[in-house]
Amino acid sequence: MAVMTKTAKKVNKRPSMKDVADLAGVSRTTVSFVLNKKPDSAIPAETQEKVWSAVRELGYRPNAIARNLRAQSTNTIGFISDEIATTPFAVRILQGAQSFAWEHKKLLLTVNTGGDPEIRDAAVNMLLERQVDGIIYATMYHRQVNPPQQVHEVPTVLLDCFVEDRSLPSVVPDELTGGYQATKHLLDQGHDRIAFLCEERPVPARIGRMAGYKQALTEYGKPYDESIVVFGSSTQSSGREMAQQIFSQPNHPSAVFCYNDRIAMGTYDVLRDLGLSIPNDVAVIGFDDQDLIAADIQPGLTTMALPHYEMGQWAVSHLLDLINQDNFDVNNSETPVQYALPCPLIKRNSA
Amino acid sequence: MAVMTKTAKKVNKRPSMKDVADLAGVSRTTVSFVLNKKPDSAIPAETQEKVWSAVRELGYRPNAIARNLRAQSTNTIGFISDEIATTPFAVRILQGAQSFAWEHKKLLLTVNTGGDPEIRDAAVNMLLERQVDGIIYATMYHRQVNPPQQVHEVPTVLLDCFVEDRSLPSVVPDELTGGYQATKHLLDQGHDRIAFLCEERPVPARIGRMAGYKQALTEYGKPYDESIVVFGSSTQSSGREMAQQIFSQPNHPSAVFCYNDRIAMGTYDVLRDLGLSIPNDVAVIGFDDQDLIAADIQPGLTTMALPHYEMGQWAVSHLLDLINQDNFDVNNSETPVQYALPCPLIKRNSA
DNA sequence: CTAAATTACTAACACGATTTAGTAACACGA
DNA sequence: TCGTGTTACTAAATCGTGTTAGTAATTTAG
Repeated sequence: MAVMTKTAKKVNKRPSMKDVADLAGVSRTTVSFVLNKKPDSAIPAETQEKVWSAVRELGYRPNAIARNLRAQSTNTIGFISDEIATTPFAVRILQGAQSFAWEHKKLLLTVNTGGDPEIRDAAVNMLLERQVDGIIYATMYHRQVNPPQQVHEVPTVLLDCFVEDRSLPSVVPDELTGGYQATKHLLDQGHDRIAFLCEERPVPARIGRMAGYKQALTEYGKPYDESIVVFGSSTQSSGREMAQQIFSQPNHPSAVFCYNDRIAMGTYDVLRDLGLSIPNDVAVIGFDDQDLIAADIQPGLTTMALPHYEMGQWAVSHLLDLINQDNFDVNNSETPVQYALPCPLIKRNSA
Repeated sequence: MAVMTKTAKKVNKRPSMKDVADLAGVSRTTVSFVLNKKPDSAIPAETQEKVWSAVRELGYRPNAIARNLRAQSTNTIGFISDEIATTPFAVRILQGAQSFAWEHKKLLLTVNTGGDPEIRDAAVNMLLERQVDGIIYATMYHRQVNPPQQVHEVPTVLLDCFVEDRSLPSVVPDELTGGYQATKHLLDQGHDRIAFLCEERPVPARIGRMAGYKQALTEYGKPYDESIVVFGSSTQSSGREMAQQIFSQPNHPSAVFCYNDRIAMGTYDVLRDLGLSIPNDVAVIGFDDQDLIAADIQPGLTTMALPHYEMGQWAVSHLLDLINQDNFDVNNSETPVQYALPCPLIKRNSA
């Protein structure tokens, strides 16, 4: 019986370094030195070749798990995202993070919480158990978050979100400058009165874009006119309602800044129904540069792009910096960097 | 000097099982038994409590890397995706895969190849080095793929794609039935002549949907009329051109099946310009149930949904099955299952 | 009262790498 | 000839678990 168990040992096991060493007729240590090209180990070319040919013959592939255990680092980054809504933004964020991570030979271990705090906490624990080198905590729209306390155990970067006490580094879109530039773009074209179809909830994006709108107006000596600022939700149908309110008046403004591209779409519908041409009768500028909308509608929508890809890249880049300055300290007293990435103007034909 | 290095040992290391054992005054083995609730180990409640309180005091968290090394399994699934285009579909696929994996305590190690074959091959290698239990190979639109040979080393499932020789299990949308049901839906409403605005490249989706279109026509005894089938690319602007061709004629059909929702959007534009109402003058049906389009345009677009979320779920589910039937064998001769998931009809107001 | 069974543990190996410390063999200079 | 340095390696410890085999102490059965 005992013999049985011995012989019943799995046959097709993947080869280990030991197998390579045996085949090459050297020690495991030597194999390790050769594979890792240890600089001061002085292994003659002949021996190296023996090792490499054994590697090839066996189809040997190093076991990263064993290596990670020994090295006490996994080259893995935990990526936690909410993703309450299915936004195309998510893909850009992930792509940015992925591509940067890949270039630095890191992989992403991803979890969606679906907005569930229980999953969120469990996810952080799971990632820590798996010894991730760091964590990216991402949201799909700009907002405040409350990640579990444990994230402080490893370097962590917030992506498209922030914590109230600023105790974690964060990267978000520069909504204020975005709102400012959108408005300025319209003002520069000589528009005097610029309507603003705005999100009604006081989310960070709305606060920033509104502040930018006001700042531009002030800079150009124009008044903030409440009668041409309307609030609603960020949907196409709400956009239709808001646009209706503004543009069914005889004395309507000649330009409109839409809080986002979906509202802009609704605005397009209304303007078309009213027989107003874009941009001749009314100039329209959006926000988000939303895929499948902005570039495809007629005329192409001029809009401010959200730097999702870039935020993904920045987050991983900054995280790797934190990981590398291995004096990572829980009690570091400096305020972590809070970065706001610019939203570039995408000029198309609507303004 | 030697003393220095000894004392300079990292202080804030995470506690290991050894630390818990020391604090609780028991052996490491006992701790392991308690934590894993070994059924036949007979540890009295008192001792268990000692262990648990030591765990709490130290904030001990098991090291999954060590565990995985020992267990020879990582509870990790590699998820490789192309993602040439930024489609919202990607999110649904990932969500489906993630949620199912999470429910089964698996995590996803994700890589985007961006369509680069070099990255694709490197990614597979990297995942195999990390000892993933299995691989999901996903594309963001239905097509044929050529993954590297190495994927055969672990259980692998293809998602939204397939290989020519059917040597890997695969899940894709049932395009044929989708095209059939879309057409049938229009026929059932009494439409006699149904235009088809179709993708021009012979991709699997086009082949399937076209076959379904023809099948429905045949079933209802209607001829396939080449004059009302137009080909173009799958964009809104191409949709406009195709729709123009069909609906600027005086004797135009009363219904149109659009290959996808973007083409349907272009069709909406044309019908509006021609003063034709949807669905009274022309019934429109799309395909894809694309977020931010289908539900938002006016009137809401009736369309066939692509089962992205479900494909994600199915892929992981099937992969776990393959992993669990541990008689996984490279030389298994049965043809792996090729599954086609139905595309449900989403009834809105355009048809 | 003794043998067997049960209880409550622990020592030690294994997983597959990396790395430190060391050794044997040889060359070279003084 | 001795000591030193270099070359070409290797033994053994280590990372943090899971698990098998075993043992000492106590309880139970006969």
